[in-house]
Amino acid sequence: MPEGHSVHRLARQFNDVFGGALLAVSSPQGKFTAGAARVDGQVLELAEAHGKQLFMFFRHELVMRVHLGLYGAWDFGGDATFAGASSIGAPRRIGEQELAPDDGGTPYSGPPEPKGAVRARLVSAHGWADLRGPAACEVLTVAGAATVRAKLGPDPLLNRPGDRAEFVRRLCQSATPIALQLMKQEVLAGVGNVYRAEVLFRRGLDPRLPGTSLGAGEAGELWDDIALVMADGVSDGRIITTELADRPSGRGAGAGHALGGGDGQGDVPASTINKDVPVADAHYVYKRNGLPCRHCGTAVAMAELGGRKLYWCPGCQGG
DNA sequence: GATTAATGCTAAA
DNA sequence: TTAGCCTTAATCT
Repeated sequence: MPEGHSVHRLARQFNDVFGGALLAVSSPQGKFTAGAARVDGQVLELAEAHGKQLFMFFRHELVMRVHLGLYGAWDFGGDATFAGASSIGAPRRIGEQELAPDDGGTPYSGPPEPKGAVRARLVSAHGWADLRGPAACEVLTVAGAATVRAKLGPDPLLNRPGDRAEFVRRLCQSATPIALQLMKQEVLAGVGNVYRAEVLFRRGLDPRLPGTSLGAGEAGELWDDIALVMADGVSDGRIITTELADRPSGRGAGAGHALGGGDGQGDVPASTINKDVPVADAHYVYKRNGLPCRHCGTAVAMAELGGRKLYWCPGCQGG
């Protein structure tokens, strides 16, 4: 159950290990056989994330689009060029720890027998990637991929000019509660249930506030904070939203100063995972219902909204 | 050993 | 609005 930061890491990983490589594509499970045939034997030019969707552009102008959904996952394996390639997707652990690479020291000798329902398998000369349980996996034309992306809202990890203003415009335009809007991928692409809850807490915003009640300044600062914690998520490989001062353990760097002090796009290897911050210290409200708020001590509340669980502090975020 | 919930969306009804 | 995806970890009997 990745949020946008995981998919951006995935894109980096695909570029690292498969960029420019000729891929054999198949569907051991059989549900993607026709699509696999359209990209089989072609060269992967570029992998790019937009929100929670992954687009793989092949040299012959076809695009493989994957959405992991609730429990989709990719597994990787291969030779030394795959060292550090890990598993990204469905929860291996609370707190979205990605599975550490299991470099058992055995030399690479081709992909293993597919285990379970492998929807798609990509194989290069140096390694392989298996996809299971995706909500979406299809092959599109470049124009078709553009159509899909046009329906997505701005992604704070893409650093595109004008996106901040566009988010503010879309959020403030609707009277729908901001907690619901942050989950709408046409308003904001990449945020899921964890970032939604955490970011509303960090900004001290009542989840039930209608978008129309937010000032442009407030909405813009909300965007900035989302961009900050998600960039941290890219470099950390997990969602850590607490400030150093709010962690009982006192461990780890402060938010905004993630591993390597980078911007989440740079020199940190795609597979690096921040293990400094204990799971129990990583969030303010997500799955902390009944526990005391780290700021005011009020019991964190939980309620179902739009079919998903919402967590917030009634003390810090209003009623 | 069985059941449930999970960072989410798609497609059918 | 509901089923489905089809996995994993945590929580039950």
